Formats: sequence, structure tokens, C-alpha cells
Amino acid sequence: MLPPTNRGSAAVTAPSHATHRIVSKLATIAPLAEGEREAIERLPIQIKAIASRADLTREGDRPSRFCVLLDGWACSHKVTGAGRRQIMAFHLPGDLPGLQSLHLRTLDSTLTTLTPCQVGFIEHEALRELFQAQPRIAEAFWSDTLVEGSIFREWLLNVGQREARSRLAHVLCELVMRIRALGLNDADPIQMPITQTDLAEAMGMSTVHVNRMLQALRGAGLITLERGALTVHDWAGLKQAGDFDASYLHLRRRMVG
Amino acid sequence: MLPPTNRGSAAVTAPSHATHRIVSKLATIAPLAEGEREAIERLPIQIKAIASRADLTREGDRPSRFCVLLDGWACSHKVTGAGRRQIMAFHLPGDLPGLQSLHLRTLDSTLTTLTPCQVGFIEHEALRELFQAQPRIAEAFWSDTLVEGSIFREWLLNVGQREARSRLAHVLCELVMRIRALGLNDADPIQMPITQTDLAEAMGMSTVHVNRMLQALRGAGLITLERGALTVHDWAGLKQAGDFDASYLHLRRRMVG
DNA sequence: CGGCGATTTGATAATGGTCAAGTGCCGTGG
DNA sequence: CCACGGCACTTGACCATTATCAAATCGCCG
Repeated sequence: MLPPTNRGSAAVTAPSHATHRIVSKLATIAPLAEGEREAIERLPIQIKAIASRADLTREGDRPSRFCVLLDGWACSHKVTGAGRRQIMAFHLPGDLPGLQSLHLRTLDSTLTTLTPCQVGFIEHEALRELFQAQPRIAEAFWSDTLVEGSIFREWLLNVGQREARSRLAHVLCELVMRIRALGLNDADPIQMPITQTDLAEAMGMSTVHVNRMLQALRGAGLITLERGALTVHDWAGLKQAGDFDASYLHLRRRMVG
Repeated sequence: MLPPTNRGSAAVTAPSHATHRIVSKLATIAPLAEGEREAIERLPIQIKAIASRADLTREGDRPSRFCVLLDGWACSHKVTGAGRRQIMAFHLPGDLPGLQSLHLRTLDSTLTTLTPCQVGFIEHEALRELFQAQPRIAEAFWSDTLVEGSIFREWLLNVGQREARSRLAHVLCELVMRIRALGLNDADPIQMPITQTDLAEAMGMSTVHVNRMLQALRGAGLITLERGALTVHDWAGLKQAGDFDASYLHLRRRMVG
């Protein structure tokens, strides 16, 4: 009668620190009443430790549950027939990657960890019941998927229209803003555990060119990025270089200038 | 006591042919019960005729209503600080562009007509009331925004990773599929009232290069596109050239091979 | 007929890709 | 403690795709 053993640690009832991450994330976007927060924190969640560079779900899967990233970084990506990879989104702690599976039958991108991660899994059914009981919570989750859409649009603008240096600066600005909005890493340097190849695949450029553009930004005195640690020396300059305006993130409170 | 005159025709109660467009569109994505269809068709809608190349809503607006495109083509786009435009999405009849404004305070892209259009406007309030009465309808609308997100991801892959010829073929495949799925234009040639400059701005390439790539596709015997009329001579070949797989459109019924 | 926008063509240039090789960092195992 | 191996990063040389600029043609509408 013992629970089945799983790879990684598992707990079916919510340690509230896990579901609380969801509340914090949603709170950056939509207002939540106290009762709503509590209801979300009572969601049954199963927590697992996942290794770095492991696929959580794949394109075409039809999962019966969705993920909450509790700790670590992940990304969603797709690959062309010619084998070229595009990272569609970087996921930070609190993100709900693949929430779309709640309403769309099949997943259209692959979800992969970039670092070792703590991931929470919540059954669609549990969320659906919660939505029935408290429809306003559904609105908050819906808002989250809408913000995700807004970020995709900005990425499309970025990849389609901005030249390499500006494109890179823009992505760095976004990551800094999102990390700060979560209150994860307020002090410099900011932990940014992704490779230059990851950045390249997110921006539709070659790794070599990312390297050179990083050097350009460093040379201009805007940033340093070494061993996964980013220091922004000139936030205004970086914003300008990246043509960055945070409104597309739809954050309720602005953190940095 | 006469109703105020508007540019274009206006009617505050729904002619069901207008709201029926919404039902048809949603039905391509999510199943709807008969009662749900009827409830949607009773939504109060105000219909206006809009000229070609006119902005319906702009980035930063906070509208109290959202649009249904009833007839004609439109697009959403954003502009970089350097003045370069990216079209984020083409909107066909039945589309609900800017539905995001229901939950996000400000719009993050500009909605512009590409042809003369018939547009329906529905107050957010009316939709919110409908969602309260029939939560399953909210799911259908949510699904629509999720499919929109899926399309953005595919566009990102397209713009970021596919070379020009393939990128163009992919966009054409998508438009053909979406038009066919709506049952708008089953016969060849397909009306495609957009300029090569529009295509260029959607794909992040120059107009000149779009022109050359169109010639390449024509030279390969795949299509002809002249005066807004597209004929696909070799659908399988076009799909292959565009590395096209329609699953990201999340259509419930597949129309074309 | 005139004019304007859309399309087409040619010539030139640049951004950024590819290829190849070398350096540095870090964890593993002897 | 040190040698090894692998991966990330860096650099240089070369080149391809695609942008830009300029001008001509076409088609449509008034």
C-alpha cells in the first residue's frame, strides 16, 4: 500500500511552496483575491526533479496534466524538417509551459529543461474543477496564456525585423525584466544559465554571431556575461540598444526603469 | 430619437449571419453544443463597414469591445523603433483579432484592414456575461486564443529558421489551409488580396526578395499568383517546399491533403 | 490619357552564415 | 593531485543569402 516509487521525489498533496509559485506568477499579471490564492495553493501537485537537457513533453504529445516550473530554466522549441531548431520561449520558475494542452488536443512544441529543474505536475481535471468552482481563476490562467501570446508577437518582431545586435540586447532585456518581476534574483550579477547556442536558437542566428554580438555589447560597456552570470552595467543603454519597451510583458508592477 | 449616424452601416442587435461567423470559426477549433451556438448568435453586435488600409485599433489602446472580422482581410502588426514593420498575423473572416483585450489591459499590436472590411464589434461586457452563464463557451474562445498562440510559434519557427523560398511557401500553405477550413473559397483560384509588400512584412524579408521567391515557386510549377488570385498547381509540392504540416493550426477536420 | 501603386528587373553591398581550428573551463577518474 | 575529455566559447577566413538602391514596366482607375 505504499505509493509507487518514481524516478525523482514525488508528493501528491501540495507542499504550498510549490503551488505558491503559481500564485506569485499569476499575480505578476492578474489580480487575485485571497480566497482565489488559497484555492490555487490547494491544487494537488506532483513534484519531480528533472535532469538538465531532458524533454518533459514532446511535440504531438497529448498530456493529461500540465507543468509548473518550480526551479530551474526550461524552453519550448520546434525543429524544421531541415533540422534547424527554434526556441520559442524561455521558461523561468513559476511559468506554466504547456498550459495550452488544457484546451488543445496535441502539443505543438517540445518542452526541454535547460538546467536541472524542479517541476510540478497538475492534472487537467483538477484545474478544470477549480475553474468551475471559481471562474475568475480561469481568467487569471487565461490571461497568462494571453501574455505568452504577446511575448511571441514581440519575439516575432524581434526575429523578423531587428538586426543582430539589437535583437540580442532585446532578449537580454526581456530576461532581466522577467527575472526581476519574479523577485528571483534582484542583485547583480543575474544568473542566466543558458549557452550562447541556446540564445542563437532563440534568435534565429548562428552561435558564432551571438558570440560576436555579445562582445559588441560588452565592448560598448553595456553588459558582461560570463559563466552564466550577467551583469548589466548600463540598463538605459541596453534598453536603447534592444529597442526595448516592457509593455508587451503586461506586468502589473514595473520593477526596473 | 433616431440612432446616431455612423460612417458605415450600424446595427446594435445581431443579424445572425454576423454572429454566425463566430460560431463557424470556433467550430473549426472546438466542439460547440447547439445551445451554445445559439447563445453566441444572440450576442449583441454592431456592424460597420471599414475602408481598406485603415487602423481599427492601435498599439496601446484600451478598447471596451473586441472585433469580429466578418468580411475582408486584416492584419495585426507592430513597428520597431527603427520604423520596420512586422505583420504578426493575417486575419480572415471569422477571426477574432484583439480578443486578448478581454483580459489584457492594453493592446500590444495594431489592427489594420488590408481590404475593405465588414467588422462586427461586441462589448466585452456582453461576452463576460455569456461566459458566466455558459462557461463552456469561454473555453471555446480561450481555445481560439491558444490556436492563435500556436500559429505565432510556427511563424517564429518560419521566420527564424526557414530560408526565403521555404518561408514563403509555408505562409502560402497556411493561408490556403485556413481559407479552405472556413469554407470560404473552395475553388481555384483562391482570392488572396494582399500585396507582395504585405507578404514581405509578414516574413521579415524585403519586397524584392518576395517577388523573386514567388517567381521561383512559379518557375517550379507550384503556383501562380497574379492580381490577388492564387492558383496552387501542385499542393504536395508546395507543402514540401514549405515544410508544411498543418497540425499547428489545430483544425478539427482536415480539409486538404 | 494620366497617374499612382504594385510588380519586376538589374546591379551592388552588407549582414550574418558556414567551416575550421584553437582556447579555456570544469568535472571525472586514475 | 594531475591528466584527460568534453563542451562551451572564441577567433579567423571565406562566402551565401538577402537587403538596398534605382529604374523600368505593368495594370487599374479616374
